[in-house]
Amino acid sequence: MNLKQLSEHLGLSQTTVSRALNGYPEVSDATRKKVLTAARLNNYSPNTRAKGLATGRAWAIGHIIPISTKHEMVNPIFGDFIAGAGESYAAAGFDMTLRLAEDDHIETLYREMAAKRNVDGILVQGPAMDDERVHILQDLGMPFAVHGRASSATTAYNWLDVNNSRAFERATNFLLDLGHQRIALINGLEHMDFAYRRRGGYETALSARGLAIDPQIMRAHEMTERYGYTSTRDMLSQPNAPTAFLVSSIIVAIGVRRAIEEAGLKMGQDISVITHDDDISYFRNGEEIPLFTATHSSVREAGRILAQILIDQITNPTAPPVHRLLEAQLMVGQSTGPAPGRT
Amino acid sequence: MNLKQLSEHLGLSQTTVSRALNGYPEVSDATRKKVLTAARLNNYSPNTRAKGLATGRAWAIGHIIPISTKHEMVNPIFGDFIAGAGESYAAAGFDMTLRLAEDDHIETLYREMAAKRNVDGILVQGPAMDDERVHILQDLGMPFAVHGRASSATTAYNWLDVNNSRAFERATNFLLDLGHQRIALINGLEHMDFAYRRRGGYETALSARGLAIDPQIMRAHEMTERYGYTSTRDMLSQPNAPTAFLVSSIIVAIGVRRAIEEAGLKMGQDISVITHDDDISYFRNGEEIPLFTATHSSVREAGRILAQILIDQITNPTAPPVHRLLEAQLMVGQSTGPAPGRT
DNA sequence: ACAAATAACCAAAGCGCTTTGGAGATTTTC
DNA sequence: GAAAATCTCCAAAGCGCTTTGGTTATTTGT
Repeated sequence: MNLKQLSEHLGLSQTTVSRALNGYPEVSDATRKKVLTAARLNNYSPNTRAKGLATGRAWAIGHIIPISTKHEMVNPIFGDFIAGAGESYAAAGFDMTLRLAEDDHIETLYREMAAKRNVDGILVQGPAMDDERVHILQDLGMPFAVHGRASSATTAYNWLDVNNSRAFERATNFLLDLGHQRIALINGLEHMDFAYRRRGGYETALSARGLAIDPQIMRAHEMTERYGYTSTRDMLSQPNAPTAFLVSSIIVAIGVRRAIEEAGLKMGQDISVITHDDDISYFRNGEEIPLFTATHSSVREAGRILAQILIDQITNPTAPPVHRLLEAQLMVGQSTGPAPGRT
Repeated sequence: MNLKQLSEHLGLSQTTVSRALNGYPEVSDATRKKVLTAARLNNYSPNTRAKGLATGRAWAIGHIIPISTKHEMVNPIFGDFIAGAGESYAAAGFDMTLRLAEDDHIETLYREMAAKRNVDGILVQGPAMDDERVHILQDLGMPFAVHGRASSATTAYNWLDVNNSRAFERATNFLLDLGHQRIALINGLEHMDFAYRRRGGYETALSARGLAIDPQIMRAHEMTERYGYTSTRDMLSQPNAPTAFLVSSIIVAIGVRRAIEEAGLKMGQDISVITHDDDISYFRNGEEIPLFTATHSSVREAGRILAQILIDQITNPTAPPVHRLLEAQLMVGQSTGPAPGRT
């Protein structure tokens, strides 16, 4: 059933039917009611492509997932972030259009999407320090919003981020207060903006207490369980082994925990661990007494908010860019305790 | 730049330019070359909506993510599956359109998507035993493919599944051969088709050796780490505690392992564990010696293949439905060993 | 050398919607 | 009671593409 058929069926013009459905005032209440019920009965929904052609709006937001040939890794937070964003999209009637793209084709793809006009805006995830995507999108005049920040960008744009440096500074201080002096950092890849900022927070806290920054107990890598395991195992076997670990993801923290126990030590007693916790739905940390002491921030909530920011920008293109900095909660769990030999 | 502008720029008709770009033969090689370079130079890509309107094809595949209000859980395999499917879509020039939908709105949404014609087909994930989605889609005449099977469906449709019953039967036999007599099952929700089949395999293997099926050591629940932990902890404290665990997901297995170690036992010695392993990219089990003995099957590969099946179906609608049953590999890792007291 | 076939191009219709620019009919204003 | 304003509706253009049904040259067949 299309508009033409529906309007013939009703004995009205397409104009009137269209206006009735879209809530324009030039239609009597009686007619509108008739049109609406007829539409429902006949299961009519306007053809998206025709509507898009006519209005110049795609009613879709693009998410481009970078897929490097080197490490074909899917971000564990991807699903939850998408779920959050999807909630906002669904509420506003937008679809989410996903594309995979190899790292070096992203610019081409952005330009292509802009030319094809099949999305009204783009949501950028996982920005690197010197991320070029921000520049490209600004250049193309395509509305966009970033989950995280790209430090290299000079002009304003929409973003939402967790206060990563503050979170890791607080976590480090928490460990220092417990008497830990050798605190290891198991970070994400440090060309990523969030990881860079986290290291910053860690270093700030150490420096503030006059402690040296020791590259021997600092790692940066893609955040897998195995990475947590191997790097912790290695560091624990060093002569001057750390008594605490600051970890960038709960996935990695699971590996850290495995190495600790395999070494015959007890997490929360012999070794303390604080991890960042994105509140991944299949790995909740926070029920009852959390397993890990963590800097907690819901990535799903982030998706929800950021998607709304982007929708607002699309709806109202002249509004100034919006920034949103979320503070992570420091939640105490079972994985931290006083440094050994200090009761 | 649109077709009209491009054709004016070239001094050709829109017809000729369109045909040149789409590879029709009614165009001389010289003209075609001219058109193609001009298109590249001017960064021309046809407007998706206009093209779709004219061809009746959306060049997009729909994925509907059910989001129940009860348990707002995002499937951990979601990301990797999407990544696999996305590879096939990208290669064939299709976009992926995601929508979230609450359980009881799925039918409405399917009908709406069919009416709006903004997807050419739908990929169904996580079918339940009596999944209604298959019926609805068959009813709507919308091409679709299912990851898994819906046992209730009577007529043929496209699906790809892992041989779950065979996998769990083999895994159970493997444990039995090691001398284990008390084997616990930590399954997914058993109204889900895959979980039902896995239990079938487990029970078949036990029955074949004349062993009783004991509900005391069988659990079914949403597959979180916490679920693995609590159910294992409970079962280990039972009088006649199991010596082996058969687990439905590596996420759950991590929780199982936590409970085992917390009880002061050693996985692979005191207690054996076999888990199903979907080869999730951030939690690889298989490097060097796998942590867990596992029934292994790549969900990313599954996404890749199934997406291709759906594309084929869309391209060639009269072809008969395709079924594909993948066998899981039984990979031996560190988590299994002979039953205690049996060297 | 002439009809038939082929090559290379084009004008215009059509996909299903929104929106502009009216046109009657009814109500309000003075 | 005539002019103005307000309602309620409609015909037709336009969004950017594909495709049908030509037309005009150029080759081919005999």
